[in-house]
Amino acid sequence: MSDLRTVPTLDDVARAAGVSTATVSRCLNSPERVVEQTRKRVMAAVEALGYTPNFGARVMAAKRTFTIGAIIPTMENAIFARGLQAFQEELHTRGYTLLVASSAYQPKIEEEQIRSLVARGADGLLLIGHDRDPSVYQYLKARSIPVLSAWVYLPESGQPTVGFDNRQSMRALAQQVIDFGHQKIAVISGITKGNDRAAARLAGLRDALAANGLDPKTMPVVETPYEIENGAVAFQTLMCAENRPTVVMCGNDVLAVGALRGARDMGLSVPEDVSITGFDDIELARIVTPQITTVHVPHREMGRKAAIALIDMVEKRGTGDTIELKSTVQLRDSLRDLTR
Amino acid sequence: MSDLRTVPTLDDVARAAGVSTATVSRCLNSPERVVEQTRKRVMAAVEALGYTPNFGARVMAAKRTFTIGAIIPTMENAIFARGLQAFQEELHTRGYTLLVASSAYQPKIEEEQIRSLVARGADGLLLIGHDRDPSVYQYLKARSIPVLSAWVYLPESGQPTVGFDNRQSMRALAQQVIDFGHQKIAVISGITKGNDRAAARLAGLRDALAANGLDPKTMPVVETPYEIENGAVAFQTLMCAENRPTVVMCGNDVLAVGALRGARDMGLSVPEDVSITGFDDIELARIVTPQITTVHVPHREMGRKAAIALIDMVEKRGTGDTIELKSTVQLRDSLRDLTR
DNA sequence: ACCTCCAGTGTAAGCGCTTACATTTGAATC
DNA sequence: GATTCAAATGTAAGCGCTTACACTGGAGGT
Repeated sequence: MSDLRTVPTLDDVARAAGVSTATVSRCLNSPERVVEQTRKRVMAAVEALGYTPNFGARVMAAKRTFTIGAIIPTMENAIFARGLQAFQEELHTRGYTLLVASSAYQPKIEEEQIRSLVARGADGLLLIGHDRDPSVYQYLKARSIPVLSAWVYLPESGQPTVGFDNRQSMRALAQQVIDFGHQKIAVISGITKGNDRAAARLAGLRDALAANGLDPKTMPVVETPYEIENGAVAFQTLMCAENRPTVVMCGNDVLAVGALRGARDMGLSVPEDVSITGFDDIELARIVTPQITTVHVPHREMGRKAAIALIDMVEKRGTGDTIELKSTVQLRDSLRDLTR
Repeated sequence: MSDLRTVPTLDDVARAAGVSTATVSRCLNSPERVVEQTRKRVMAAVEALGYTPNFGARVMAAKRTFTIGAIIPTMENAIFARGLQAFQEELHTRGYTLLVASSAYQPKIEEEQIRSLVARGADGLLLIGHDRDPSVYQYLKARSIPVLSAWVYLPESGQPTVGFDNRQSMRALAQQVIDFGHQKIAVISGITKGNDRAAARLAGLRDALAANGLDPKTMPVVETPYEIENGAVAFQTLMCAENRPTVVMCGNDVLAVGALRGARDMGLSVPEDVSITGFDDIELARIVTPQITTVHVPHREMGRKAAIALIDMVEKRGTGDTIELKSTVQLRDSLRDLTR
């Protein structure tokens, strides 16, 4: 029958085991420094009282929290889920805990979340992308909190990043599309403001056009938040314009799936009437009919490597590497080869 | 030029503003108790120093953290995403922060996460389902941490739950299936052990069969983790048995989408050759072709109500309501009406 | 027998904050 | 001008933990 009114503290355990608080603390944090017999006694008391260390107190007294914070733009679609899961798994095997918050793609909320996680003692932070107010990085630097930007590869930024080159990747896909004989390309992009991934992908698209003697300026572009519904709407907008495109390239798979639905709603068949491409290669891309041509991104590997790199930074084993992952064009049914 | 080597504390702010630490604290926590002029001076100092309260210290000194913890089985698929997003939004408008952890459907990890969140001072906890070791509830009770179980409605459990009746919901869907003339029903269920939602859904299925003079014992069932790939495999297993079912009912939409893919791979068309049903009505169900007949669950509403109920428990020390939400059968193309 | 040394343990000083209680201030009242 | 009293602010005691440092006793060296 334990006391229901109060939570046991280190003191209680110490008293119950007949040792000092220091010994109890050592049993918990560096067991090898306590002789077996004592340790057993202490552990028994811990067990008997159902003691759990108070995290706040621990953070205050020590410095480390073995907590990593991650802030992702959204939990609602699967873009970040897989990578984050891998990130979490790797952290877990290394004894760290992951705290996740989502910013709903809003810089203000993201800053709030950053402060919140830092205040909670996060040893390090994983952020998505790199495009944010410099004051954020200053703030983090002043507190010497290591930050790693993922989902992007920006060696020139001077900050550690783990990811792939969004611009090059999209350019490669666009090159493939052009090689297939497409000249009239329309684009459904994510909101580029405050989202360097979306911006880079759009830039890559323009690169490809320019490199092939096409005028990027004439390319129709709709920017819209990453949501299926928006993809459908944007698609219809683009297809209703004069001079219909032969292919609609989307900033990510979610938009592409939306475009696909837009096509279905308009009674257009893909890829016979119009081709559609995506980006990310989330599960969705292989589930829909037709399956979507997209850029495959090694999400799990990115998550794992991000975890390793960030822990290295936290534990001072490195200043933070910049790691590039390779993406690959994933050809599937939604893209038609017009040359055949 | 600020000192990069040390993080400003309440003391620093107090000194900079020429007041005591108590006044600074009051400015931050109950501004109305400080006269305007002083408050301005303090806030200016806070701004100038870039001060952020140390969360650990705050937790220790006060009791409240305005943090709610949630542990979900997985982040990898969308089942919980929407509800959780709504949960988070509602918390945010009420001044609470959400900390999310995932348990990978493993009770051991879930317990670990619970302890971790409690140690971090979570004022309340949201858990998915209700089926877990009693010691967990004891632990939480001993610390008077309110817990709310969501995604289930269990008035008889004596614990607050916010959700729908999984058993009844599935039974209703099965009734519809039977009314459409299906007699040979096969099932792809989630792992029922340690997952009361999956178990209840399966039970609801059996209820419906029994109520219609069908023998639940002869119903083929495959249990498999909630993943698309598994759905495909399970589907093929079921369809290769003798006495093919006319309908494969799945424990959730993810499995149903997998089954759909399984059918495609086998060259079967849905619903002509075989019908498929899901559960949850996540976005996925409407994206695939054919769209999946499923049970619609008001995820966002559930999330919102869960937030409100949990905060009530935290603030009012009330015992917590049990709230039932209504699910509805959502007929779509993947289910064939054999009577016509 | 004496000294060293060290593994094992205890003592106690904070970590940065909130808040009960004490003190000061100044406007209002007599 | 003296008195009263509420509002504004200050003082200081913890919250539960880690860890530098102090202490103890026994093994090993001389």
